[in-house]
Amino acid sequence: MHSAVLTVKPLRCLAPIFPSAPDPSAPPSAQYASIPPNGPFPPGATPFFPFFAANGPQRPGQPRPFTIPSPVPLNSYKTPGSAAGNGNIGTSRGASRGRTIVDEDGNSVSDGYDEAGNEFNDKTPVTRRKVRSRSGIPVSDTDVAIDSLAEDMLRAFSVAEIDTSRQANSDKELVDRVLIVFNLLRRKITQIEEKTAVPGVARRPDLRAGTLCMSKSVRANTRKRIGPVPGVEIGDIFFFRMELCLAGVHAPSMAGIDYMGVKVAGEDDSMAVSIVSSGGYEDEGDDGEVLIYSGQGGVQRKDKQFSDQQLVRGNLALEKSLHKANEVRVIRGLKDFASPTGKVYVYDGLYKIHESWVEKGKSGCNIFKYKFVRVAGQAEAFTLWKSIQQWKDGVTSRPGIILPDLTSGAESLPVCLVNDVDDEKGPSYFSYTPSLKYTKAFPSTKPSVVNCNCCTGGCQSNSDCPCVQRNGGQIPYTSLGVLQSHNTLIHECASMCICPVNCRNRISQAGLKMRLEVFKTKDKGWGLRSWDPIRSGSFICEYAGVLISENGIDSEDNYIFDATRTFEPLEAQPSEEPVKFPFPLIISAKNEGNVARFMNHSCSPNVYWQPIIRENQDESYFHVGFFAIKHIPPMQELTFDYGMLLAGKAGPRKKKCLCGSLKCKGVFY
DNA sequence: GCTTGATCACAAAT
DNA sequence: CATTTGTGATCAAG
Repeated sequence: MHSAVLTVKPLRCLAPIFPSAPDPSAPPSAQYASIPPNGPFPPGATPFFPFFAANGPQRPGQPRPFTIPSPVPLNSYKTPGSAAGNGNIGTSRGASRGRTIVDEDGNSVSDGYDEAGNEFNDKTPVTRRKVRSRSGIPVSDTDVAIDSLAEDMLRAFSVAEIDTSRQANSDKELVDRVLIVFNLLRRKITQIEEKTAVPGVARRPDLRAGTLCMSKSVRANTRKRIGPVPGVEIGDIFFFRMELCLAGVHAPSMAGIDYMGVKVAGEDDSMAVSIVSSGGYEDEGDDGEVLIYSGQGGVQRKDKQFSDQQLVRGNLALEKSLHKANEVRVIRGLKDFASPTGKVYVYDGLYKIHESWVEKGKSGCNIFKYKFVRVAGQAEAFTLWKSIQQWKDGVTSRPGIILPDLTSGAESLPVCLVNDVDDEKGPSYFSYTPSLKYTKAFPSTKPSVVNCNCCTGGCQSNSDCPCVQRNGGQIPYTSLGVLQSHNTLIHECASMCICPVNCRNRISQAGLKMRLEVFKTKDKGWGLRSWDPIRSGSFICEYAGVLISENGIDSEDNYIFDATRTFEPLEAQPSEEPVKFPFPLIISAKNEGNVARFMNHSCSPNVYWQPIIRENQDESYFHVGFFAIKHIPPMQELTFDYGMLLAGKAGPRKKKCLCGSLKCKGVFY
């Protein structure tokens, strides 16, 4: 396939290039004390955050060790007013020229990079965003902040490196990257808009982030095509229509039918390329292999009156595709049980239209119906969802199940143990503990902070709550438990806070939110995966276990989490800061641990970790929280990067890495 | 308390 | 540049 050629060249320069390569033989420096500017850290790394000074504004005082043009930290905007001017970085900040966020003409913008490909050029039309109609929100600090944010993120992403052919025919790396940018932008916009929320006015950060990505050419597979989309696999999940649009799976941002105009013998003709089945049109009876899809139209905009559907546009294209018998991509929109109103879109592969007919709808008007039948021999997707639902409901039991709940009730949800590969009966013995244990040998740190006694109903952003203030005035999570942006350190509420356990600022303390299973992998021993779909940024679990010192590392211990290792900046993360722990934390989960001990290493992981601190007046505890890097479909193994052990440091024995990634380093510890 | 419906602000392709 | 396509957040009502 043509994309295979493109895949060969790993494009990625997500972090600024090092002026001179870091010297791996440099003597290992003391952790968390002082890091030489050219120390053994990945490009863009900043020194460890001095956790004892955690209360004040963090960013401004920090040294910036590299002089290369670097992206502004994501969370560097502090107040909307100063946002536009937070750049001592670079001289051509868009905001200062008043560049608009939304352009009228996407094409002119998509060419808005210079040949060298490192900066946006100035051809972009300059107009302030139109006054937000009727909402009563003036063109505000919010807009300025978002504007500036977008610039920063897009620059950090080196979007300009992507040439047009790669844009037209993409690959997994680009698709992933585009979606990650979209989601980071979207979450960040949500956070910014939270500050100016007007009751009763629905905000659409998804649309706003989508428009930004579209206009800045942060998108993949722009060439419309029949059949598979490179970089998008069957079973991949999406949480917004905009994501389908940006990935090139389904172009219309709203309409359910995407089609192509084609010329046949000089005649205009059309054919359908993809549909989104959202259940919005009365019925869709299906058994997983067949889908009955209703045509579009027949509903009046304003008065919601029904009328007969017409055989035009999408409906016509479907009719033509029935006769052409071409493959049509099907995306199934399902209810997302993790979110009260949300939806998940599952890419269910290729179908063909076998029949069409007209039915009378409830209103008595004609509705077109199309029978879609799944092309045989494709990987399981929607049917897997159905099976999982049955396992959950107890209708059928999970094949290969060894134990229904290996936590023995220690978690809020059961975690089953499964082996459908061989006859090993389970991992070696350990005792299950849901959280990290501190002992006298590793006392808490002494932050002397003020606990909240204000938030009996749970803490709120933009309040004077001291716990929220420690996070820069905003709760670091969304209401769904999704991390809003990459943080240096998450300050959670702790035992002395008055807020309840379900406080939004206690996400890592609320227990598992998704059904996980520990399963036997083909060649990597036991692993961890989820029955539920996972939104990018979601909290998954913490790393439980027992704190140990560096001297206490047993080379036979394969269940070590070591925050003192170095970690590469995340794939496709625009943050200049790789995850760093402000504390020399090493955990062993050999004898005691939770589900996290089963997470295998990968050089292109789908999970990453963030330090979390739970602070009380006179004690505070660090924890390690695991979050999804991208959306993770059900049953896809959860993996994180174990990090690089510095030369001369004690650690477990080196092992051959089997992650199979293009960027595989070959070994891990 | 939890689901359902009404309302509203919006984007892309054509 | 207007039309065609629902979506997704929010809040009130059931």
